Amino acid sequence: MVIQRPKTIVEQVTEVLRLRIHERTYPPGGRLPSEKELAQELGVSRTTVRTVLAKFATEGLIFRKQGDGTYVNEYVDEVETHYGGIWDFSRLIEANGYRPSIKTVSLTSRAATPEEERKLRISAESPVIAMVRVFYANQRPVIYASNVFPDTLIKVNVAQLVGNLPLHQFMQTYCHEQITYVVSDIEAIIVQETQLQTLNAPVGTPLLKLRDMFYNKENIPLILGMSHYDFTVLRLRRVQTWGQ
Amino acid sequence: MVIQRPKTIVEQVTEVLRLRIHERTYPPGGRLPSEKELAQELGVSRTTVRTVLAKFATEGLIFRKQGDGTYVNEYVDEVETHYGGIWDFSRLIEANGYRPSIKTVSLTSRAATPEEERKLRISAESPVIAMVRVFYANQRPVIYASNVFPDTLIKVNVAQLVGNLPLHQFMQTYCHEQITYVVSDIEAIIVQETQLQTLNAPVGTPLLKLRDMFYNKENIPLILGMSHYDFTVLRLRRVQTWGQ
DNA sequence: TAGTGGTCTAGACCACCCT
DNA sequence: GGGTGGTCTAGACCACTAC
Repeated sequence: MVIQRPKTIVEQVTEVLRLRIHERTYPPGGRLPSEKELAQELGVSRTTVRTVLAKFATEGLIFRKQGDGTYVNEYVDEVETHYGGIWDFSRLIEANGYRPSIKTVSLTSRAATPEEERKLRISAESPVIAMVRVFYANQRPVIYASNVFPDTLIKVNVAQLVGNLPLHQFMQTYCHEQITYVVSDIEAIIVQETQLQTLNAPVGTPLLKLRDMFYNKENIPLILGMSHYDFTVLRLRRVQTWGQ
Repeated sequence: MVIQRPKTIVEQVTEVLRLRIHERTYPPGGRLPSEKELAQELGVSRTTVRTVLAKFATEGLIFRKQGDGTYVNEYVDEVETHYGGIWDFSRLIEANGYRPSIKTVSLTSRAATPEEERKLRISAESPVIAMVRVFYANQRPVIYASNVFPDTLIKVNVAQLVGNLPLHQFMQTYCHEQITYVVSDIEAIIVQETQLQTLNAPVGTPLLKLRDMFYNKENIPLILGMSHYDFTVLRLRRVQTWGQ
């Protein structure tokens, strides 16, 4: 049971304009109609239009020139790779131009390790659900992902759990929890013999390693995540804007 | 000659509130005054206050609960590590709790390589300035950074260039250019013998590698960057918020 | 029910770019 | 001078939470 909210005006405008940019109605390097025109055409206030455009600007999707106009980034395709964030792996794989698929390696209940107890702020030896999955890009394994979360969050029968959902959807469906923010530490590792199987990468290959903490709106730690990431196939890209 | 603009109201409110959070006037986990109260106290509109709070919320600095209030993130210290972004290395080192220093290894003019020509969109064999620097955290080398940019950008005598400025300040001072966004690809490498000296890391150690493209407001590529990053000392952390 | 944050509007004024 | 984006305001109405 996923809660449905009616879409806000800002969300609707976001969708419309993102589509127009994506489908070249406003071509790369081209100019958008003025904020005033967009507001009139869509029947919303200029402020609402500006909210959406500001978001696009921080994504690097558009450029705004005072006294001139708003332009689509010439290199939209480059920038769009960044969509969905690095923790929604399916969307990331899609954004890189591949067809994503997920294989659930294991999904079991076990006692928490001391580190897990501390980071998830749960009591000693509480049961946790441990989920290990491998993400494929066009059949090729590219991400190994391990996620651990407190058993108490689960609102359904454990046997019903299926690992082929994106994490935020997984949490919504089975735990009625909404992931609102994620803190990720990025590291590098070298493939050891013991990990040989996971990504079909030869021993000695460097991989990216992400350590994630997922929180809900109340700042409660939901999930502890760890993943290995083959950057030779997927780009781990970060777009940052300066000033505002 | 750095252009000075008067600070906007939003910028001033941002400074005031960030300071109050940082200095525990509003303690971690504590509640901020309501938006209305803040607006009245600071003599600005509620909209302005909301602009600032929205920015803090995306940084994970605060939490906003509808019908309840706005709370400082209990783990502010964790989140503040993220400040300044991964491309302002001095600020990053500071945010990790170390004293930053910079050593300029070389700063020379030379012909561009084919890759540099393509990425910087300059004509064949145009001269470029190549700057190699090492960043230290409390005397310990932690980042090796190489930056290349077209010779034509430089507005001063090349002999005057000094490499101990943060990149955006460097570009402002010597090129009168403003970096507005950066696209970084994150990869992993293994220290080879030829790189042995740079970060005092033994051969075989995994390091993070960042490939950056810096752009100005007009979407002109300014700088091509490449850096090696010792994540055992500095955390490369990413905070991401979902929805809005 | 009172107070909070969430959404949206209409409009003022400014800085800037173009011609 | 006319049009564009940048900044800021005052206020309406809604959704939600705590009491």
